[in-house]
Amino acid sequence: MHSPMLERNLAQPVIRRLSALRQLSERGIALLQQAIQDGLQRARPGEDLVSEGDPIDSVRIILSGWLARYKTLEDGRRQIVNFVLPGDCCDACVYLLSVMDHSIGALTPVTYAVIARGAFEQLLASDRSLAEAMWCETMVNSAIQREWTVNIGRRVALERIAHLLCELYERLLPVDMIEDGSCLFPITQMDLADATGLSVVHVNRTLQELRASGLIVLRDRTLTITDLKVLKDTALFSADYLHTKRRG
Amino acid sequence: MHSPMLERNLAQPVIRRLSALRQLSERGIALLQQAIQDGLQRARPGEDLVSEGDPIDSVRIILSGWLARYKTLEDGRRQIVNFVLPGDCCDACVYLLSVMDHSIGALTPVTYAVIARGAFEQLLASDRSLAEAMWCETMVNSAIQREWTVNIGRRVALERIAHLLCELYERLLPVDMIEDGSCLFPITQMDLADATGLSVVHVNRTLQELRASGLIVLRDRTLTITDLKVLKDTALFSADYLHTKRRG
DNA sequence: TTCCAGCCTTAACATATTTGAAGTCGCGCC
DNA sequence: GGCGCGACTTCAAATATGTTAAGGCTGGAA
Repeated sequence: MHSPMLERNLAQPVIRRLSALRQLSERGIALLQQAIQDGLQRARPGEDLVSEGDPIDSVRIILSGWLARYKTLEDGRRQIVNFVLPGDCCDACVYLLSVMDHSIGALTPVTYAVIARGAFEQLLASDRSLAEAMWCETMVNSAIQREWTVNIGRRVALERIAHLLCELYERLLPVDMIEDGSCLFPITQMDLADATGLSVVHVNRTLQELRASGLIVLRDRTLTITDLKVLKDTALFSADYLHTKRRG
Repeated sequence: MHSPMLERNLAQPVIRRLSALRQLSERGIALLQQAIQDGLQRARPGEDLVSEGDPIDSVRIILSGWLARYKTLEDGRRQIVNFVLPGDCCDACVYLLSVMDHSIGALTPVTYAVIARGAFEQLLASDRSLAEAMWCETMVNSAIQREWTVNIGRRVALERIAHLLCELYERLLPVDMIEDGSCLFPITQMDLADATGLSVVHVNRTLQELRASGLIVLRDRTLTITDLKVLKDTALFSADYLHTKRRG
């Protein structure tokens, strides 16, 4: 028999994440924990959890680690279309479609839970608060995707990277992964480039600029946002699109 | 009493659109037609159907005309994040969120139907095929949004515009708005610029290039794709992300 | 008819960003 | 203990795209 305490800890990020969108019932939380416990898995950095073209028959819930949703063009150009963070669900609803149109790859070691389509449908059917929270998360992901389009389409490099950092900061907050304005930041500059539609060289230049302005410290896989207010201003960042019910 | 024939015609694009995703039941179609008939409205070019910041309390279904979803930065820069075509639903599911994070504006005269939240929920609850088709459409919109991120992030101007044209072509096909490879194309070059993240001047340059290559004819608000195969090749276009069940 | 506004087009010029190449640093592996 | 690899950094040169400005066309309003 597993330690219930351990399992609760594992599910913690998901519960926090979903709770930021909808109040979850005790029963829903219990069911979710059970489902997670039943489907635990691990992945190594570089490994794809799902690949473009795969049939969709299950849902994944991320418990720890960072991942990227991405698409690749025939000639190798890659675009990361979103990051997936602890507590996020991969495609809770995409199972309405039959085939994945993008891949999801681990950027770090990852622990996650797989829930088969049937079990997942049952889960949602048995607790309304859970279902709503999941749908809601899916809608927020769409909103994030829209904002990325704006970010890449209309912001210049400096604003663009600043904006991405602000977003990640705001998304890590509710899952308790920010400490004193600092967080683990396991993303390489190449990932950053693929996420912002820039070249690695230019990402590097731009990060230097952000450092020089004293807005961030980024070193040893750790990001510290020194002046969040100014960073948000230079990014033209507004958190509204994250639709997060803020306590306050 | 309205002519039932007229109403059927009005709802035609929606039915076609949704049918491309899920087989609709007769009953579902009838309910949908009734709902549309009850909420008919019009908008003029330039008018916003919904604006960023608006509370969300109803759903809109587009019957005719073109619209754009867009966001505006404080300093006026605008990014169109998607086009909305006849048969599309505006945010069938966004009502899970409380506030709009973007605006939807008419590019041409538009006819559409408004369905209040309550009536819409009832509609979905009363016919499963309808509900699934709507959810499905929402998921496809997410997929489109991802592809736009890739498009703007990783394709160069020529590919980018070619890709957008291919997408619009493929989306107009199921709603029967393509005739001999031609369609009405009411989008200004400025709209095109805001949709692709380019400047108007560069869009113009690039369109000239596409014309010179003999791939398209664009004149008098009419677009003709002369060589779809080559256009798709230059765009690195694959229709998979549209998740359209093709007859064939 | 004239005027005006919106849209398209072109040119010359400015610049943000990319490309290619090379050097450094740290780290795991043989 | 050296070697190789991945990530970061920097430079200089090339180029895609943006900016500013101006002219022409069309269609509607007066």
